[in-house]
Amino acid sequence: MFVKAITPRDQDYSQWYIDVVTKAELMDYAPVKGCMVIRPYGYALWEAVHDGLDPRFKATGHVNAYFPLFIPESFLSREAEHFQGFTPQVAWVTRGGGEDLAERLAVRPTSEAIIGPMYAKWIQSYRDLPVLINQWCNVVRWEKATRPFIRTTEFLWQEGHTCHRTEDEAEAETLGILEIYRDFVEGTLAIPVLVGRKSEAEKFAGALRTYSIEALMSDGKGLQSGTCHNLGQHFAEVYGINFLDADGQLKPVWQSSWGVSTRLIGAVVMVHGDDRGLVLPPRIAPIQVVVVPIPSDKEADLVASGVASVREALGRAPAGDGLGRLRFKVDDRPEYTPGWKFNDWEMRGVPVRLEVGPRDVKAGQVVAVRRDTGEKLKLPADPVTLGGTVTEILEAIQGNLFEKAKRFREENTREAASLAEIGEIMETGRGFVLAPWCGGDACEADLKEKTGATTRCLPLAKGLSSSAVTTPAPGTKCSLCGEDARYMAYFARAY
RNA sequence: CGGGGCGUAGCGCAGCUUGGCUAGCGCGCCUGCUUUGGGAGCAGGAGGUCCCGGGUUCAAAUCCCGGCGCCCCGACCA
Repeated sequence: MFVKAITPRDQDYSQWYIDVVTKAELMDYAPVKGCMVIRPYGYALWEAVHDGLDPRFKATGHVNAYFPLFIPESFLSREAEHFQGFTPQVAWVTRGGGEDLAERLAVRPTSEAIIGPMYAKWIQSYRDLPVLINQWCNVVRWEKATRPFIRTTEFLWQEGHTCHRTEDEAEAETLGILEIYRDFVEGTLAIPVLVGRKSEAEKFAGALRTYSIEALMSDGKGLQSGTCHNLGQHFAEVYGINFLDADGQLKPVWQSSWGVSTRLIGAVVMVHGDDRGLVLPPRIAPIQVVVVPIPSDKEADLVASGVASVREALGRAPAGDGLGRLRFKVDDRPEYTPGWKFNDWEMRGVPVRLEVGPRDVKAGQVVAVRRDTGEKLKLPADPVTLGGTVTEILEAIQGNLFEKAKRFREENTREAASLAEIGEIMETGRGFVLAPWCGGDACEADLKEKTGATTRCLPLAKGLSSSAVTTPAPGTKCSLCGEDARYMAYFARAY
């Protein structure tokens, strides 16, 4: 056995996940229940998410700002549905400066209620629209059951909050951001996602419509990986975000809000990881290539010159993701043996390992090992071509990880015509189930009760170019209750 | 909020049933030497409020009572 410390997935998936995120040093448990320390290697992944999304937001006209952590209770309670939806999870501050506060303050579970009143101050005219603001911050939701990255009491995210003149514009913004999420998650994190609309029961508290990207983890459970809400005018009405339109009428703005969180890191772990540990897609890997010298007392100079040459070649190579130079590390720590380093870097998910030993230097080669396939390649140690060759391998790994995940999702997406059939699937292989649905709350709740599956999304008929959802052929019956079906829906057990 | 598990060295654990010897083991850590192509070896060494508070007892890691904390699984939520 190699990485003994990691529990195999088929033995205990949860334990495997915990082992990976702790042993690979992505996180550590903090003294407060449900809170975690995001360690440097894990934080680097979050930085990669930031560095991937932030330029995309800015390229589409968004700007960053920062709103306060504390929200007065009276602000949060103004939108009733929103307040009710979040109250059970809110942490309250009741004392400050040694005195009881006149009004208790919510530690933000999301920021609609503090941003709305500010927008009301700032927006007067249709000429002030659209407002396209995003913030990168932390939020707190007092969860009963937590799980590193997937659901923690405090987590990091970005939340965009926009205001628009028309409903169409707000809808276009919502779908436009969902496309940015899809593009980033699929292209950079190599995680295939379903795009769709949430059911009424699953939508954001206070929203008109919620859209999401949904990913499938390797244990067959779904994970909501990003959400975009068309808030309609509800919040504008309660917070008084009105503008004077060109026609002289005072109107509430149309709003959207959207976010992705550190949960994405959990998704990367559970989509790509294997029994040896983490497997990182090259485009987000903090270290894309690790160079492991094979020391030799007798031929130390030979190895040193080989490593120096590789270091030089990699230093000039591009990262392959348009984000600058190749990110590589030479692990020349003398206290560990090569074998130990091989296992350690595999556990940490580094996409490519290069081995440089006396035999290689003599043969004018470098041994490259792919993390995704375990394949060993002998590359010419030509300083002119080596960097480019490595970059090509990284891109091949990126593509392979996405294809592999997509194949897994396709193999684990089934159609079903009855509740019993869905139940059967949930008890065996799990995965996504696509089935016709009437759209009724009652049979959605019944499904959850009997099978543990929830509505993940109603797939969009024309992708992200339109908000129309897929409808079944006329006459199709709901797979759950037998009434006329109005939608096609993806169901799954979810995190 | 229900069910389960756990708290003893940095990490993982044994010891507890049936109270008693200087509280042990593995990994890690420090020093030295030899090593290094898939988790190296030898020698020496450092490291402990046994989760907290009470109780029983000549004597408590161990028994009793109370508390705290964390993890996992469910139900609820990103």
